[in-house]
Amino acid sequence: MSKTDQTQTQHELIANRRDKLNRWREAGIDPYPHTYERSHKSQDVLEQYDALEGQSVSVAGRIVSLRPHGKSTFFHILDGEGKLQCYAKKDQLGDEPYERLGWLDLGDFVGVTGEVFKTRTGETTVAVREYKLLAKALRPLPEKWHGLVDKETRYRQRYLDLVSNEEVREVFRVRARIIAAIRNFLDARGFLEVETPVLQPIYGGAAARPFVTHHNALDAQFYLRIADELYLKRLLVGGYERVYEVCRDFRNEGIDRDHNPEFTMVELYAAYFDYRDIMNLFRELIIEVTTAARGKPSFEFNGQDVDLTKPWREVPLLDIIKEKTGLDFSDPNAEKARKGAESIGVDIPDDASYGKIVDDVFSERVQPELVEPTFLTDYPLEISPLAKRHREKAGLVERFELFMAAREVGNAFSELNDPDDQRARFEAMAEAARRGDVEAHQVDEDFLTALEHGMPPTGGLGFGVDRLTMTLTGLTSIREVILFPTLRPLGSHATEPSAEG
RNA sequence: GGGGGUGUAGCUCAGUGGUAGAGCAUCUGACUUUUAAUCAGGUGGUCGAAGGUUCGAUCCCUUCCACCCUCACCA
Repeated sequence: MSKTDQTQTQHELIANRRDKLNRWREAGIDPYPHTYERSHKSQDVLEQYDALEGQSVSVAGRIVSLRPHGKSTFFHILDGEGKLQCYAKKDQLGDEPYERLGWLDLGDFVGVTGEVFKTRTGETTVAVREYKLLAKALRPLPEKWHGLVDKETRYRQRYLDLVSNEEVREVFRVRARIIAAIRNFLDARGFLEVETPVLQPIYGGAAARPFVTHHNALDAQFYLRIADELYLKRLLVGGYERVYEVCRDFRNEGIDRDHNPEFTMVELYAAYFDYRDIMNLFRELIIEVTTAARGKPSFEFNGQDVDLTKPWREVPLLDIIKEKTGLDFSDPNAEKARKGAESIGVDIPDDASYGKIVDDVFSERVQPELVEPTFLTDYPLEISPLAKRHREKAGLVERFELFMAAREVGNAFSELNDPDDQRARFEAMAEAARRGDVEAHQVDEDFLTALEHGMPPTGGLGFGVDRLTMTLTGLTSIREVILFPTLRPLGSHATEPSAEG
C-alpha cells in the first residue's frame, strides 16, 4: 500500500507507533538491534516445563497480545513454533524498564529473559527479569480474535495471513514436508535431482500456451518452460539412469481454484522402467508422502477417510466409462460418441472431436466418483505425443493417470524413444497447430537429434505438487497452498497498455 | 470471455434516499496472576473509483477497478 492510500486513521495509528519509536531512540536504545541470543524456543519451554521450572530462559518473538494491569503486564510472544506468555511486574523489572513497556505495541519483536513458572490458571509463563526491544512494528496487525479473513489481503499480504492464522502457517509446513518426503523417497532409490532451463528457446513436454520473454544480449526470444520433460529425457540420453526435478512450470492460461500460472511439478524418469514399474513406484511414493504429511497413510475427502493401504484399482479408461455410464466408446467415431454422450445428458460442443467427447463424458460422469486411488490406463495415441505405443493394443499408448479425491494427481508413460516415431508425432502436432490448436507441440529438432543418439527404454512420471498438497490438506483452492498466488497487479502497472500479438 | 456475488474505521462486521454505527485495535485515566482482562472516557470514515437520477446518494442507475463463486479452457 502506498502512502497516498493511507487514511487519516491509518496515519494516526502509524504516528502513534512512530512516537513510541522515537521514545526508545531518545532513551538511547536502538529499536532495531542486530541480534538476540535466545536459549529456548516457545515450544521448548512449554514441552520441557518440568525441567525448566524456576530456571532462567531467554526467548524471543513478536508480541501478539498485550494486557497491562497497572503495575503488572501480561503479554504473549509468537515465535516460529508457537506462543508463550510472559509476565512483567514493576517491582521485579524496575521503574524505568517497566515504564518502557508502555512503548511497546502489538506486533513488536522482543527478547525476554526470566524464570519459568505457572500462573494461577496453570499457563506456563516467563516471569520477565529483563527484556529487549528487537524490532519496532510501525503498522498495526490484523485483529486478534477474528484474525484476517479478507482473501485478497490474505493473498496480497501473505505475511499478515501467516502472522494471524496458525492454520495457514501449518499448511505450508505440510507442503514443505511433502516436498522433502518426495526428495527423500527418490534420493533413497538412486534418483539424481537435477535442474534444467526455465528459459527455453522451444517449449514442449505438455499442451499449453507459454509465457514469452526476450533476452537482450542474445536478442533472442525465449519461453518460460511449460514442462521440463524434454530436457530430462536428454539427460537419459546422456547416461543418467534416474533423474528428477522439482520443477516450477509456467502456463499462460486462465486462473481459477485449480490453476495458478506458475505451479510446481515433479517429473522423474527411470531407465529400463516401463509404465507398470512407474505405477508401482508412484504408489509407494504417494503412500510415503502422505504418511510424512499426515502421520498416517490416509487422508480425508468430503468427510470420508481414504485409506491408501488398501489395494489400488487399475482399469482401462474406456472400461471405467462403460462401467459408470453404460456407454461404449470403443469405436473412435465422433458422431456415434456424440449420440452416446447426449443420450445420458452430457452437453457436447458442436466441433468436438472423438477424444474431446470421451474426455467430457469422463470429466463429468466418472472423475467425480474416483475418490479411492485409481490408475486409469490405455490412453489414445493422438493425445499422447510423447508416449510409447502400446505393446499389444493398436491406437493406444502405454500410459496411466492416477486419480484420487476426484482429482488427477499424476500422469505417466513408457517414454517414446523411437526418434522416427517421435518425429511423426511432432509433425502430427504441427499439423494440428496449423489448423489452429494453440496448445499443440512445436517440432523440437534439438530433442529429436538427442533421441537419434539413443535413449534407453524409460518410464516417466509427472505430478503436481500443488494439487497433491490440496488433496492431502483437504483445501479446495490452489491459492491456499501457494504462498504468493498470482493476482492482478494493483496500481498504474495494471492498466498499462500491452502490445497485442 | 459469460453469469452471479462482494467492496462501509487498521481488523471483523452491522446499517439507511435526509449527510454513518458496533466489537477489537488505537488514545487518556484506574488496576501487581491476566488470558477475547475489566471499568470509565475519547479519537478515528474521500461508505472501492468516476459519472448520472434526485432538493438531497453510502443506498437507485451507468461505467470502471479489485477480489470471490460459477461456466468455458487447462495440470
